[in-house]
Amino acid sequence: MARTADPHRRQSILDAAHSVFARKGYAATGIADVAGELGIGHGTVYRYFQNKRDVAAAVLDRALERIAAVVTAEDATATRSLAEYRAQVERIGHRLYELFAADRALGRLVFHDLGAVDDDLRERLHAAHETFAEYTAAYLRNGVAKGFLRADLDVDTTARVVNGMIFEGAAQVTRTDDPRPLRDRWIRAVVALMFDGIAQHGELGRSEHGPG
Amino acid sequence: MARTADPHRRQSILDAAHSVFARKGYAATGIADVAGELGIGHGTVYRYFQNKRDVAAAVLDRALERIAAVVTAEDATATRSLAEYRAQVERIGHRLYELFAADRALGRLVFHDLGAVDDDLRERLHAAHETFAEYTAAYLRNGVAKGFLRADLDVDTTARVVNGMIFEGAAQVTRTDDPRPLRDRWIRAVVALMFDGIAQHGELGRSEHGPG
Amino acid sequence: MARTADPHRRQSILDAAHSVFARKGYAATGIADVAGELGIGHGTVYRYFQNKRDVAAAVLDRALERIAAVVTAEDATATRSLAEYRAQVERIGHRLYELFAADRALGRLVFHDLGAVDDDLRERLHAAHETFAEYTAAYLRNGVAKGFLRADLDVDTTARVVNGMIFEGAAQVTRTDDPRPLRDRWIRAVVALMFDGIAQHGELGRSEHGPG
Amino acid sequence: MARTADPHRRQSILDAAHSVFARKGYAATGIADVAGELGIGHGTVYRYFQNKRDVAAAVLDRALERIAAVVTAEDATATRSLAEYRAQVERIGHRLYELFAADRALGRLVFHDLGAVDDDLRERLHAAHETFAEYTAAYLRNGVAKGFLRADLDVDTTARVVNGMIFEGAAQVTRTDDPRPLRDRWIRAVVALMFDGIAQHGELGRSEHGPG
DNA sequence: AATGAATGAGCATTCATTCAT
DNA sequence: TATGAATGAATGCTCATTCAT
Repeated sequence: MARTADPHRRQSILDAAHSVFARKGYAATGIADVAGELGIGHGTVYRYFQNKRDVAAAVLDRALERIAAVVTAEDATATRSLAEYRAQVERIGHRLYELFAADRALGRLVFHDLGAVDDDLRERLHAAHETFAEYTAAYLRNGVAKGFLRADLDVDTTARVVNGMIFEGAAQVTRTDDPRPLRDRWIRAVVALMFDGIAQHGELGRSEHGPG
Repeated sequence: MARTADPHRRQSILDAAHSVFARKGYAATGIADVAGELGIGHGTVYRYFQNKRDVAAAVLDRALERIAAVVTAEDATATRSLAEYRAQVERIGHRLYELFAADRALGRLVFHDLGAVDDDLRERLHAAHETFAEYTAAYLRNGVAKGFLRADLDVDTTARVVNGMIFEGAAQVTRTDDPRPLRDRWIRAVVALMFDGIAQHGELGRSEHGPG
Repeated sequence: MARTADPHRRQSILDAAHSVFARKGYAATGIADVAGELGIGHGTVYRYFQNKRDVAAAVLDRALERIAAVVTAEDATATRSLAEYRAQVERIGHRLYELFAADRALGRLVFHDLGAVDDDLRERLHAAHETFAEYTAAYLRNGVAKGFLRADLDVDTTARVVNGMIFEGAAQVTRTDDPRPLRDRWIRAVVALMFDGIAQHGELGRSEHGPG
Repeated sequence: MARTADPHRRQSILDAAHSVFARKGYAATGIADVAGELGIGHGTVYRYFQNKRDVAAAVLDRALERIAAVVTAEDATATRSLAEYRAQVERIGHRLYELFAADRALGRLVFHDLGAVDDDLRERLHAAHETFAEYTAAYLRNGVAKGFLRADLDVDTTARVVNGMIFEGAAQVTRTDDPRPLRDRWIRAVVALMFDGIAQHGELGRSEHGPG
């Protein structure tokens, strides 16, 4: 019954839902609000989606796909030196923050609302995190293989740590009114942390509990 | 009316709400569920809280206070060397992950559910992030002042970046069935990233776009 | 608009509705179900019928006509003896049960679903009962006139009583998986009751409250 | 959650539903109509019943119990002669028609509306028919055993035939404005048919297809 | 203070019906 | 003539909140 015809109509409903969910929150949004945003009858929404949750799921999937498109745009095996990887990280960071800066709703949906809808959507969000972690791990693994990253790097964990920095930045951008300046500072800070470290030159930070 | 007497009863309601909200999600939880968990009449909840949202707010505040207690347990100005700071970061990390590992509900509430309740709670969550960022910034500022951290460190931004790594770790711990092994790897990865860098020794990662 | 052309199409819609109404019940059946059964667009139904209720009315009318065809097939004035009337009752019973056995839907529609649709359809059903009662009364009246039925017979009431036996049998047949054996036993029981009585020969059953 | 406290309230809801269902039909009746009849909030209905269908089921059960109370009031083994049985049939008939005459809704619910709600309720109605048939069969079996009813009586089938006459009468009473006169004529006709037969004395009705 | 029966606002969802194509 | 996309009235049901006991 659903999954009908006109894909343009379906997309426009997702656009409206994306926007209204982000503005009012999933729970506080009625299907009538979404339909009203488009000036269509609310029954029409049910020609394209099973129910309200189904709309949320589709909104989330589309949002995650957009993020994934940025993350997967680069070739993980292409970099041959630390400098190239550094530049790559900067490019990805720029694109990602550009995405979140251009669509403030995106961050609210992905970082807050849609993960709270139900267990299934939370699980999809988690799965997306895993996928993103695997991508970052591929970059790191390439660097280790090529010899420009530490041989003893815990690649899988570090990948998640790096993603944590990135996504916290995206969350910040989402919350900020004028996100551009923050974006640049954030990328610079992340890149500096990753590639230059925080330590003053000549200082020795290795603790007795550090990586053996 | 309300805002009454027995603080022990109030705490037990918060305990129950903490647990049920995390288990079923805020939206899917009824006040009757919370009261049922305690075996009390659901009208009683309204003697201690204005409404359901008020319960959620108190649950969130208490959760954030517990996290803050860990973050603020250390003295930001006490460290005098990179090694001491490194050890301090490890200590804080351990305590934080211990907290999230001991109470899986905590992470679900803070990272997912309660931020989606309404704008006010989202704002409180954001404010807590800010507070935590200021704490971390104080550590970093101390390090710069003492000379064991880079003088050109973007302290405020880096503080948020560091917190991003930490909290992503806490989120992971929340999602994992046996969180202990993950916790140790995570802290090691974060500390290594911060203090040892990811670069192989001798490699040069400074790109042309990097911090001048 | 409507009340149009192709009578074959109209009949096929009634066939489908007859079947689906009986299978799912009137309330649970959508016009789309009826149209789906035929593989036609559901808008098409509205070219042949005013609305859903109109379809039900037509289905009911057709069902009642089919029953009436059996009831009216015999000539009420043709019988000249008790034996002939007895044989006639058996013939009508056989044909009626054959009809309900051949189309299980018929009974469900007439005895259950369509009478509950609205007051008008209930009224039509009632009117049909009246008509059938008048037919049976005609048979009885003929018997009284010819002298082979009791002169003091309450013809109108007895006609309804007889029809009650008959239609309860049809209802039973409708509910039974293998209706043939039931049919024969039923007709035999009805005929025996009418013509032989239930009393043991020689017994006296006339009570003091009986028909004076 | 339902099945709570105050049984008086529960009964009053059933009374209201009984009345409104009969007046407007099950499908056309909203829970709000039932609640409105009582001047209570419609949410209250849901404290006593799971859902609308559950109300209908309880209404039906109560209606059937009331009918059963009449049917089972007599002792099937008490009668020792045809005259006693005849008197007994008259008594049961009177009480039954009294019941349906006193509460016109009863007939509409049992003979029309509630059987069309869903398969389960139809099944309950059918089961009640079976139960009633077994009672009537017990009366007949007693008569055969005592020797005042024909030894070759098909007891089970005849029981259903007899019930068919009775219930068709109840249905008629339900439809009639002034049911008393009809009631008496009906009982007289049924009793005469059962005990006196329709045949004129001296006539011979045994057909060639009749019971051997 | 504690309770839980009662309430009704609020919303998701269905589906008969219309009408542009 | 046939279609099915679009519509929105209608309603079942939930549950936060109140308040009499």
